[in-house]
Amino acid sequence: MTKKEIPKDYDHKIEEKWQKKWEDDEVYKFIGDGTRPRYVIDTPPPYPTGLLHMGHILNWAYIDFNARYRREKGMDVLFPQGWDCHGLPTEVKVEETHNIKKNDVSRAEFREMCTELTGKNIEAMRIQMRSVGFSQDWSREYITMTPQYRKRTQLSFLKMYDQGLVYQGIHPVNWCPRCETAIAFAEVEYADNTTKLNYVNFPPADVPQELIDATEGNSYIRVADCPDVSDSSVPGVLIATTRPELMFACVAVVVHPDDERYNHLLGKYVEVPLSGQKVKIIADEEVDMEYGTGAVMICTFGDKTDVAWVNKYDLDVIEAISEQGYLTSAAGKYEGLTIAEGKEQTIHDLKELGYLTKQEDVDQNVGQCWRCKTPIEILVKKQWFVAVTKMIDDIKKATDEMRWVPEHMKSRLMNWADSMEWDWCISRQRLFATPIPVWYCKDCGKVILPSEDQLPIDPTVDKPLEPCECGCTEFIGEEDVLDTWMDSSISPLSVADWPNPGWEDIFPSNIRPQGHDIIRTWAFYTTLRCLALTGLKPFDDIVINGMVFGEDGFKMSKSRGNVTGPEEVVEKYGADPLRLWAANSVPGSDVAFDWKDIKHGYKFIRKFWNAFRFISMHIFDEESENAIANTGEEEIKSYLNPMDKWIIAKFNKVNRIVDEAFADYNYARAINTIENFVWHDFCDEYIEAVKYRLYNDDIDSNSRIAAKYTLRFIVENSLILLAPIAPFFTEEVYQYFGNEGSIHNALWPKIDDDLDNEESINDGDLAIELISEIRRFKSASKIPLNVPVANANVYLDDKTMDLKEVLECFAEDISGTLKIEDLEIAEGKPEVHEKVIEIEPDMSKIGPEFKKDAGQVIGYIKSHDADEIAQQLAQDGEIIIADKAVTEDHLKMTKEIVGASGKKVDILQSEELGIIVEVIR
RNA sequence: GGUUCCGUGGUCUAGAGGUAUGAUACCUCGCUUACAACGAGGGGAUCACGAGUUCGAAUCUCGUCGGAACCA
Repeated sequence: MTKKEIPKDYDHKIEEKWQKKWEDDEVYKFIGDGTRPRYVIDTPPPYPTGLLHMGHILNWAYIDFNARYRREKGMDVLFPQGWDCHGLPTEVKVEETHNIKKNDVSRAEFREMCTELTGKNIEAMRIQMRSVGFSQDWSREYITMTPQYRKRTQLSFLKMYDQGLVYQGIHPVNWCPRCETAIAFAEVEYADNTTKLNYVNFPPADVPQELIDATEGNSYIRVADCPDVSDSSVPGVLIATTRPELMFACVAVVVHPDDERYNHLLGKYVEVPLSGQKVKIIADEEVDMEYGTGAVMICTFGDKTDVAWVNKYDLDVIEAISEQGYLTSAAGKYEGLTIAEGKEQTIHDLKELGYLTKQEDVDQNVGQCWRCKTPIEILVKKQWFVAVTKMIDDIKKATDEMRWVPEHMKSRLMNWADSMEWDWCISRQRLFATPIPVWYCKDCGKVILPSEDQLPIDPTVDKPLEPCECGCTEFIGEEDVLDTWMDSSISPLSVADWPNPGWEDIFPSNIRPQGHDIIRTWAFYTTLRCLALTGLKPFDDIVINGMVFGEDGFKMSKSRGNVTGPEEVVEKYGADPLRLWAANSVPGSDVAFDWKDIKHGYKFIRKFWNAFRFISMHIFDEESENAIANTGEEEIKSYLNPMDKWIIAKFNKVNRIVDEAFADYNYARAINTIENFVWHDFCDEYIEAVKYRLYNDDIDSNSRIAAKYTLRFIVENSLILLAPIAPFFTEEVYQYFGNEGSIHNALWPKIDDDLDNEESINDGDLAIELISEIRRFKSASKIPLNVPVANANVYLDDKTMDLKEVLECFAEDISGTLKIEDLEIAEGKPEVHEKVIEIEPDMSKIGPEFKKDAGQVIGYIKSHDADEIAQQLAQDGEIIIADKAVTEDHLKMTKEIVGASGKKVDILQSEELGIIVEVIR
């Protein structure tokens, strides 16, 4: 019991105090000894930008609600935090900050700068995460740039290499000419722009058959082999292209097989303008006949379709673009030009020489580097790959075995898996990343791998322990590094401390919480990698959160300028209202940020505080203390009155609903249920109905003790239900109850079977309805609630007689709450008469019974006067419509009382209860 | 262009065959021994549109239009 002074207003600045306390007391520590069921969360490792945004808040709020809920349910929760450190943004930031280019300093120095910056950013984000009250076990933190993590990533590389799932190959890759690195599809973003579609005549070429036979294996005829030049003005095939600068890489012309314009030309050759090679006309159904001229030149590689065709028809590859984005020697005299210059020059020359017949504007969607916005090119490079295409079936099977919330998100991964055409290119030409752990023998070129216990290595610094099989002792270290997704896609294994002993106990994770924007990357890659490394799916449940939108209804983004930072909300209103905002949503749905919602959460906290402050005046007094110390809970429970039983039974129902809602990740349902219960059932109804027992000295002390017990029970247990969502407020209040330890180590309230029944709820609801009815009447009559009323007579008729017992049972509470000096529950009617003013058909009864004739019945009722129908019903008991008898049971009648008797009384009628109350002031 | 989700009072939202829940804003009344940042009351929605299934559709089906996200 506390005698502490309770402040009038709740001050959210106390949040800082609890952050520190929880940290010091290790409230969120994962035990891991198996004495309690384990619950393992595969927390997303964010990119350490140094700043937490609202998207993080939503994602982590869900994780934290869940973690805290599971702890209350008695589970041993592992809620770790990781950081996905490597990546280009940090390299760029370091270059900016130090005003250098990465090659100005040594590789080691540059990495050191990146590490330092990342370290600072992580620390900043840790502080922000604590300020929002997320309950990670920080002793389980993992950071992908550390040697320990690098070791894990490199080990996973070796293991997959051994299985043939990682290999070096020559494939087309997305390439950023500015960053000079390969990038993954995930790193390509698309932008709309307008460009010119050029109509270029490819004149017919006469290629001797023997030459075609002689060049078998080549898909086109080189200029050197067939130097004849055709006349540009002779129409051959008109090609529409947006990329004339790639003409030199043209290896075929493709048309639709059903295109009658070109059918007769299939197999014939045309000459490529400017460059002069002769290419064959082939057919493929992929061609869009409607676009341009319906004839397309295949270059290596203008776009993804080109890649597909090159593979499908085994076409030759001409590399026309260099790694730096210049035209190569394949472009002849255009060599050395940039792509833009090359485009301009070729168009100019095509025009000059009469090949260009027309130009028109077209919209196009150009892939660009997500970081520097440079249009990407597709280049064919020797790179390291993960054999994704081999694993598609396994990935789909595992995906299907996971529980997806919401379910429809599963199809996104399934569709993505089905659309995989290329293997995953995992090598990057960057610095700040996990090195690819590979050497090449200087003599024989053999790939040399380190042993497992040599890891982690940097092959540009470290050396193999043994000479090469060929005897050579000199090696070339691989300079390329790994895609960052190679780090983060083993997060559930890292969480489980794979491959160290015991990892199987905490793998797979129970849950993967993440945003829907990274289903195709993180979820996909993690599934693939864990299957490859362990044969198991990485997690059981995957819960997908939506995106956060700004107040303007669009996704929050800096470029749109609709960003609100979480720190601003925490500063103004505290973390709890921010969390309440996040809770009022469900997985999968996008959530709009709105200050109004924050304020609403803040008001709820304040309301709850005020209620607590009120009851604290009563429950922490001597009487309560003595009762708890001497009387004992069981005896106090025997003093509970019907209203106490009502609110406790109602709480039990709330307990069940909220429990289920948390288990289903339906946080909106959880918070709305709690809020409605606390605000309305408890504050507005119960507290009002209990005041008379607290303030009135004439009341039997056992009744008062029971009331105080109930107040305490409800508040204390409601706090526990709310604690996962509003950890700070609930902890602050909980501590006034003199509990040992944190509320966040408390267990979910057990349901007391003796006080758990629908009947208590239903009966109490009826009494509350009557109380509300009379309160409304007092309010409307401008009688303050606490001003006594002399007399209230409740009249029951045949239909409402069953309320008699209930109302009598609650009579004391009813009259006590409303200060009714004399409450009578009588039979019959007061001296008034009723008039039916409105009749509505009850469709749930009329529909099933009258079926096709329901329409007629409704028509009849709507077109006749209500009172007329009522009179006829009163007289005959039924009305015949469409040969069927309609009775009062089929209708909902609204009655009005008219003409009071001579007495000075007020008559009110409850539509809800169907009773009449006579009030004498 | 593809995939997925979504169109419900001014705004946001619940609702998964029986005539629409709640919040917010607005209007009216009230300082009632926790709370006026509160309480009570009120108006306000042919549930995007069109067709179909059904006695009955916000709800199921098809189509149209609009929005968003992800991907090409």
